[in-house]
Amino acid sequence: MSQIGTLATVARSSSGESVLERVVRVLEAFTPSDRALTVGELSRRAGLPAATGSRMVADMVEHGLLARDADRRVRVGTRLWELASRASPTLSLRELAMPVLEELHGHVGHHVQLGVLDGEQVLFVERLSADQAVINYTRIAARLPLHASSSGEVLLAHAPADLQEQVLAGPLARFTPFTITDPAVLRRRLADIRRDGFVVCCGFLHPEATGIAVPVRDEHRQVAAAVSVIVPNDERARDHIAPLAAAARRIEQRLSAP
Amino acid sequence: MSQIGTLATVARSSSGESVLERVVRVLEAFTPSDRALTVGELSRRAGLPAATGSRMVADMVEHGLLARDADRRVRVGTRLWELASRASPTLSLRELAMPVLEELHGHVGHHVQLGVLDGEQVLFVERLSADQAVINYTRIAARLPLHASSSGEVLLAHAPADLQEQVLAGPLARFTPFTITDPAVLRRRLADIRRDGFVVCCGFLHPEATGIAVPVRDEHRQVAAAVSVIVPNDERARDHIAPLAAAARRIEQRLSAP
DNA sequence: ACGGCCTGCCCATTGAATGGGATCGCCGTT
DNA sequence: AACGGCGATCCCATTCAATGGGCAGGCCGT
Repeated sequence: MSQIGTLATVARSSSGESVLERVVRVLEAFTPSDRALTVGELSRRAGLPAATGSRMVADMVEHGLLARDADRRVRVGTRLWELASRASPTLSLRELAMPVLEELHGHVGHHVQLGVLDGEQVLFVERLSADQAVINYTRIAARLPLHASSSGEVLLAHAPADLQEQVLAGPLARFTPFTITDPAVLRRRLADIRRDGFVVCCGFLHPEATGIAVPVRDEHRQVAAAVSVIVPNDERARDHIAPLAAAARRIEQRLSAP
Repeated sequence: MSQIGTLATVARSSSGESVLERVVRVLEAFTPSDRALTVGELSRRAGLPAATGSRMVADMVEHGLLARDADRRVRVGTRLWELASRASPTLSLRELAMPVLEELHGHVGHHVQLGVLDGEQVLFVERLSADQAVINYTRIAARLPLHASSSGEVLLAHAPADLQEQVLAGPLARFTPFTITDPAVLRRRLADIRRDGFVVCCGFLHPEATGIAVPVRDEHRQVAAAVSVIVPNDERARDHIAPLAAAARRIEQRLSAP
């Protein structure tokens, strides 16, 4: 009697997950260091059966969300970026801010970043880097925690009260000996930021880097983004506050203009 | 006898379309001029029944692909951009090229663009604009036809043979009296580009704008992108070729370096 | 108060998506 | 050359997630 392959009807079909969930998981499987993946590796990372992964990749390639390399490996497609960028309010903010950021960058000669609040993190939408400057630990489309980055603190200071409480309540991860992990201290800093209109974060994320950030307000005076500069610790942070504030004001003008 | 609502079992469920198709159509419904849409309008544009549209929007919002405005209208979410940008090979090219583009931009003082080949069009991944310069008719994430833009001609000249034939065969849309619509002329220009390493397009898209473009090659000497400058017609185009070529070479160095 | 419009929920219905297994092709090793 | 391992795709019976009319509640301008 043939036993193998006849062991009752095994559970087939259905996954208990929406297609969207899986599409997002597939996209999340790619990272800056793993930009090209085989279908197998991709399926593994996304937690999908090989057959399902294969089919999903084929579909996503057909719709331009993924692209196949010459060596059959898979990458994220440019069409996805196009769809995401074309009508994104955040990206149009970026585009408006660009000329100002360029000028600021030419002036200060260090990393210049534009970040927005997304969930419980800062998401950097633009970054003009200075080759010779302090270590690079952010990229475009990278995220940083709100309590340990200058942009993050600025955005948190002007965020809805419930988000502030949530962050203050949750554990505050430590990155260096200087990272602020005491909620009470953070709360005081946030009040200071609202009063002063800027913040200086010395070695919170990386012991040798200082971040300085100011808020950018939209036409309704709501804080929509933060501009920041990353400088080595030995540089006088105070000198950069005025140019930063001036840049923020120029971006605000361009936001209101058209 | 109640007639209404009893007229036999109406066809329900199923659409004959994959979820992905619809997700893409929803995203396509947004344009730079319509960045926020009501659920109703969105459903209409994407060709979806109201109920289905409502549910899809809810799902997509939950996964961060869309975001809801304060006034209940819908926008594209930043998370989508993040997923698209984080691991995109094209975007990392952009990031590498940025410092060079910045410098070039400061030097020439006109629109500077970085475009890649995508399907049968150029897709612009970066654009540094000059406020006072000629009319803006491209944006980031915008597309232009291959035969009528300087970047397009450069990319087409180095594209696979079958794509070249396809474009040469298809109708060549006319935008100005100067647009090249004769396949034979275009074919000759492509050969010239391969020989010269640059192209000048005078008034092909807009009667008063001239585009100048050069190719950027990756580590395998394959053309991966095109850098272009847009100048007013009365400016001497020739003067910009050398700086452009120099910029392209510097980008190529940075592509091969790490 | 009324009509138009937008929105989201309900729920019977069903076809699109599923995943185990078989197949095919490509390596490097025996 | 034959083998074994691996990765990718195909096949197809199975089934549940997605579907879309209908309906009700909310909002606005008239």
